[in-house]
Amino acid sequence: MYSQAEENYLKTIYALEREYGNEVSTNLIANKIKTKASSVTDMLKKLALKKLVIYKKYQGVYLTEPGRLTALRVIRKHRLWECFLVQKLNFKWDEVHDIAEQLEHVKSELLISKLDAFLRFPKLDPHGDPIPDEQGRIIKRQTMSIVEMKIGASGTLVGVKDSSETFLKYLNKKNLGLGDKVKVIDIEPYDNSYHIETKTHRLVITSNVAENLLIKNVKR
Amino acid sequence: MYSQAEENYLKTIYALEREYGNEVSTNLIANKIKTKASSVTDMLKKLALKKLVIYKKYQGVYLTEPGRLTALRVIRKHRLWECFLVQKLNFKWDEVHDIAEQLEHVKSELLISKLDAFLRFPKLDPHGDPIPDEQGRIIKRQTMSIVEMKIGASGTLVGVKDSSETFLKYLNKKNLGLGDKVKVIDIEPYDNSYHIETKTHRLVITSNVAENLLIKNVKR
DNA sequence: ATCTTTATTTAGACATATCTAAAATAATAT
DNA sequence: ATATTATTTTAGATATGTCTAAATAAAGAT
Ligand SMILES: [Mn+2]
Ligand SMILES: [Mn+2]
Ligand SMILES: [Mn+2]
Ligand SMILES: [Mn+2]
Repeated sequence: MYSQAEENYLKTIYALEREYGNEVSTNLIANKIKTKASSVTDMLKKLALKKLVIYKKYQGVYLTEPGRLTALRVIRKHRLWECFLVQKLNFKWDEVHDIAEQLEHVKSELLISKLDAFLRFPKLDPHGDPIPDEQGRIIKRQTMSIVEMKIGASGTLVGVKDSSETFLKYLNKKNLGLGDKVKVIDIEPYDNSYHIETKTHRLVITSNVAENLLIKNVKR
Repeated sequence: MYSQAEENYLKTIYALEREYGNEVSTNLIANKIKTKASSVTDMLKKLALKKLVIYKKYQGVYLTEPGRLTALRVIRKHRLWECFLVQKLNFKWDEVHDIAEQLEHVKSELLISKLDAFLRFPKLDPHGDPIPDEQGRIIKRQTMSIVEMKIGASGTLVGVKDSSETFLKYLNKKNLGLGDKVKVIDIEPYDNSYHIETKTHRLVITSNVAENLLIKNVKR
């Protein structure tokens, strides 16, 4: 159906639409997928021709309904494969992204539905991201970044905004993982660092790190 | 490392070297992978430049040691994925080839070694083909095509030369599968058809079909 | 309102992999 | 040995996806 390159662009546009507002700019895409703006322009024209995006010169792009659905289908495959790698092959959560990046492009409806069943229809991937269903429906989770929390507030770490290997390895080193209870002990005004506490230990994180940690059921 | 196209050519050359003698001709490759002879020539030049094959104009090609090893590594991945699809995802043996054709190109040493362990280090794929190890070592099985058998001889069906969906579906329909005990009852001289018998039934197969069935432990 | 900087697009090139049609070579037949 | 046929290679074209450098448009500053 669509090429790997096309699928990667659609996925990227989808993610950037969620992260920022509506229209996504050429440079934003170029940075995200480490390519040149001119290459992006070329691809956007092609995707627009195939009615997967709405693209107006100098105005950025956004996905059409078919484009959005295609993106979600690729994301579904990516996240199911990540589950497989962690749950069945005993990969760590920081090792799976690049492999899933390849596996997500394998074409077979049957394969993905059988994989889904084999994994017992998981709802979340190893990074806490929701897995879209066959129809591209995706649940929206009620979470809050640590930077939005007040001193004294606590909740459960259920997701990360950044799934890069470096960030996940940092969390491993700091002994932070999904499911951990987290409480904000103090916020240092000077550098905006957060002093947090888990069941087992205390630590200090930068606001940059705090921004990337998603908490559920925040109390107080 | 190598592109999908390059890997597919190497795999094809490897298979044709086994099937026919030494040097493999341009047209033979072209037919096998359903492309044009001119495309094959182009690719052979490229592979020769990368020292994966020895190619002399009008003389056909054969694999170098690095070429053979690369081919075997792709074959290893193909067959391990086929095992996964059948054993874990409950695919039928006639449904897995095309999907494995894609999965075999996923790049990750770790993935394939973990998959191997997950499957408990299988030695044969669902079509009875041996799986090379990490070093490209592959066992050679003692088998015989039914066309080589005499009337009254019997043995166990352990492999097929043709793993195409159509052939495998034909075998399903005729209730023939790996592990079946098979005996040659009669050979019709007029059309060279074989009358064979299994534990459960008798049937007549053409010599073309007989050629593609591999038998082990042939007695009498 | 004009100048300057930044963002985006276009033009032209390159790499990969494929094709058709024509030319060259090898194999076969007379 | 020469003619015919089959195989293989070359030449030139196309499609995809990328890049650099130059041109254009938009945004920001004075
Ligand atoms: Mn991922
Ligand atoms: Mn990808
Ligand atoms: Mn393949
Ligand atoms: Mn097989």
